Amino acid sequence: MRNSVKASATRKKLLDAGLKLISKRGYLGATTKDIAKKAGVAELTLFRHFSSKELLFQEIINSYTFLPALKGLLPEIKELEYREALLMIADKFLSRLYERRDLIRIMQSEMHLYPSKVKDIYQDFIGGVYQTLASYFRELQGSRGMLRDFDPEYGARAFLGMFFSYFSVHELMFRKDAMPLEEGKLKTEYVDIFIKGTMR
Amino acid sequence: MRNSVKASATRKKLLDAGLKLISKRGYLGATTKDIAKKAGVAELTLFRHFSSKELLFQEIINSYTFLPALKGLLPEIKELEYREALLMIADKFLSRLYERRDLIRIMQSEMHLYPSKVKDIYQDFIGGVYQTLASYFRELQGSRGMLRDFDPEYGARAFLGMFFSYFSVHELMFRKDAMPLEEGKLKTEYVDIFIKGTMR
DNA sequence: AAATGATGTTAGTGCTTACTTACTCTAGCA
DNA sequence: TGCTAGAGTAAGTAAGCACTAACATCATTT
Repeated sequence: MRNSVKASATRKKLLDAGLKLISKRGYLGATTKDIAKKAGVAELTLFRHFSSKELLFQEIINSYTFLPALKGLLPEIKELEYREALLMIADKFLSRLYERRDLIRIMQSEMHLYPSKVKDIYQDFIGGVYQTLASYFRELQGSRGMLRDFDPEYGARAFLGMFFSYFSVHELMFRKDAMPLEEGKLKTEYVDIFIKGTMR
Repeated sequence: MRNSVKASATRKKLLDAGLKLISKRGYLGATTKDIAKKAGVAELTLFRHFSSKELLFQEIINSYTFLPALKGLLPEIKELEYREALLMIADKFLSRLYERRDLIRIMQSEMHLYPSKVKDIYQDFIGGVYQTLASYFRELQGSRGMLRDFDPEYGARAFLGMFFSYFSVHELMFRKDAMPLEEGKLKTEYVDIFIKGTMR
C-alpha cells in the first residue's frame, strides 16, 4: 500500500533531517549518508523516497513553506491602539521568523541554487507582510489622519527591517553567543521610535 | 627571491578569484580548479602559493578585512545638523557594505566553518559602527538635551538595522532583480522617521 | 499460509575532488 | 652565460561523493 503510515513517517523524518543538516552545513556539505543517519534510516531508504538528493532538497523547500503571517490579521489590528498594533505585528513577525529559521538560513546561503523558487517563497512571506503593514499605514494616514504623510511602503520596510536585521544577526549568525539584548526591551524601544517617527 | 612582484601579483589574483567564486558558490562549491582558472593560472600554482584550499580560504577572510567604517568620523559628524549627520552615517555605512558585499555574503553563508573568526570580523566592523553611533546619540541626549531619552544602544541598532536589512535583501539576495526601490528616497524616508522618532 | 510493502545490509560503480609528482619552459639577474 | 624563481603541462592518487544492485528481514494484509 503506497503511502502507508510507516512510509510517510519515514519520509517526514528524512525531510526533517535534511532541513536541519542542510541549514547547518549547506547543500553540498550535508551528505546523503549523514542525512539518512540523522533520520535513523539506511542511506538507500533516502533514495527510495526521493530519487535524488536534489529532489529531496526541492521537496524540503516546498514542504516547509511559510504560514501566512499577517494577512488575515488586518481587521483585528485596526481595532487596536497604534502602539498595541505595532507591538503585535512585531511579535507575529518575529515568531514566524523563529519558526522558520532553518529554512530562512537555507534560503540565504543556497539561494544561488534555485533563485526563482527562493524568490517566490520570499514574496509569499515577507511580501505579504509588507502589503498588510503598508495598507494599515495608509488607512491611518487617510481616513483618520492620524499618521503623517510618509510613504507607507517605505515605512513598512523600515519597520520590519529593524526587526529582520535583529533576527538575522542574533538568530542566524550568533545564535549561541551570549548577546545582552533583551527582546522585550528591544521591541518597545523600536516601536517607540517608530511611533514617534510616524505620528502626525 | 621570495615575494617578487610577479609572485605577489599571482597571489593577489588567486585571492580575488577565490573571494568571488566562494561568495558565489560557497566554499565547497568553488573548486580549486575553477578558482585557478578564474585567476588565469594553473591549478598547481594555487597549491604552490597556498598549501591547501582551507588555507587559501582563511587568507581570503583575513586579507579582506573591513576598513574602519565610522570610527574617526565622530568629531566631524558632531559639527553637522542632526539630519545631515544621520544621512552621512547611512551613506558611509551602506558604502562599506557595498564595498565588501562578497565578503559579507561569505560570512553569512559559511560562518559555520569558522564561527569565531567571522564573529571577530563582524565585531570589528558592525560593532564599531554601533559604538560610534550610540555615543553620538548619548552626546545629543546629554549635554545638549536635543534628543529624547531612548536607549542609545538600541537606537543605533534600530537605525543601522533598517539599512542593513535593505542591503541584505536587495544586494545579497536579489541583486539582479528589478526592485523598484530608489535608494535616495529610501535614505531620506528612513532618516526622517528616525529623526522624528528620536527628537525631544 | 502466502503475498506484499517497507526497510536493512553489503558491496559496489563511476565521478569529482583536493592535492602530488616529475618534468619543462622562461624571464631576469649575477 | 648560466642560475634561479616562478609558472606551466601532464599524469596520477586516494578519498569521498551520489547513487545502484542483489538479497534478506519482518510486519501487515489478505
